[in-house]
Amino acid sequence: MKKTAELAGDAHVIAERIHSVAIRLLRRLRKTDSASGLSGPKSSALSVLVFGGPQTLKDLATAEQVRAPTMSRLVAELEADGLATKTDDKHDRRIIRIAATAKGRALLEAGRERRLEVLARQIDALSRDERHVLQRAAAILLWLNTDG
Amino acid sequence: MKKTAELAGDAHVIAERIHSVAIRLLRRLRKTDSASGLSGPKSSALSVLVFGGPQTLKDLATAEQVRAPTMSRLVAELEADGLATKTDDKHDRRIIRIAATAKGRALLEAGRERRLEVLARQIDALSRDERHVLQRAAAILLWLNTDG
DNA sequence: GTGATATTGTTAGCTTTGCTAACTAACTAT
DNA sequence: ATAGTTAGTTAGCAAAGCTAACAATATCAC
Repeated sequence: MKKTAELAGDAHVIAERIHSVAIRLLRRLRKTDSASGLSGPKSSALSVLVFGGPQTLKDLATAEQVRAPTMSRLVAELEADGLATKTDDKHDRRIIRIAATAKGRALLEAGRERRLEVLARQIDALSRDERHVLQRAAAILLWLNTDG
Repeated sequence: MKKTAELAGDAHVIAERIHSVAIRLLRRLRKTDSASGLSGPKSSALSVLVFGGPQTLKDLATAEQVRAPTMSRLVAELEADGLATKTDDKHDRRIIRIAATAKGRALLEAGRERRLEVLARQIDALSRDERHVLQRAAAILLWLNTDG
C-alpha cells in the first residue's frame, strides 16, 4: 500500500534522472544549434508554425510554454529574418496571425536536420528495442506535459 | 539494408520528439525552481557535488557540460550563499577543490524534492510498465550523452 | 636551472532567453 | 457609455551561456 503523502522512492529517482538527462541533452544540442543560424527557441517556434499552421501569438506562446512578451520578441526576430509573417485578422483587430514563410520552412528543414543529426545517428545505432523505449518515453512525457 | 548516409525515418522522428519533449519539460520545471531559491543549473551543480563528492572546477564544468567561466560563476554564487566551499589543493596550487556544505546538502534535499514534486507525482501515477519505460529511456539517453 | 608550453581558474564583456510591469488598442457585456 | 477583459508591445531586469584575455602554477625540453 502506498501512502499518498510519500511517493514510492522510484518516482522521485526517475523524476530526478529524467530531469538530469533533459538538462544535459539540451545543453548538448544547443551547441550544434548555432551552426544552422537558428537558435533552439526560434526553430522550435518556427516548427510549431510549419507543422501546426498559422497561429495567434498567444496560441504560439502557449504551445511553447512561454509568456507573450517572450514570444513577441522571438516572432519579431523571425520576421526580421524573413522566416515568418504577421498579418492582421479582419474580424478581431487585436489579433495577429503568424505564419511561416517558404524561406522559413526551407531553413527549418535544413536546420532541424543538421541540429538533430548527431542525436538521430546515435538513436539509429541503438537496437530496435531501445528505439522503441525512447519512442514510448517521449509519448509518455509529452502526455505528462500537456494533459497530466 | 540501411544506407549510412540516410538514416531510417524512425531515428529522426524520435530525435525530434525527444528534443521537443525535453524543451517543454525543462521549461515547466524551471517555473517551480524559483520557489526553492535554487535555480536549475545551481541545484544541478550542487547535486553533482553532493552525490559525486568534492570536485575540481574543471571536472564540475565537464560533468555539467558547461565551460569553465560559467561554472566559475555558479560556484562563486553557491559559495556566496554558503552552499559550497572552495579549498586550495596542497599539491597543485592551480586547483581548487569544491565541496558542498551541510547547508548545501540540506537545501538540495528540500529544493530538489519541491522542484520535482509535481513530476514525481505524475510519474508515480503511471503504470508500473510506464515507469519502467521512463527509467530505461533515462538510462539510454544518459549513455548517449556521455559515452555515445 | 631556465625557458617554452600546458593547464587551471578568473575577469570582463557580450548574447540569448526568459520574466514582470505598464501600456495601447480593441472587443464584450452591462 | 462605461467598465472590464483580452491581445500584443515596449521597457527594463536577471540568469546562464559563450569567447577572449589574463594570472598563476606545473611540466617538459634542453
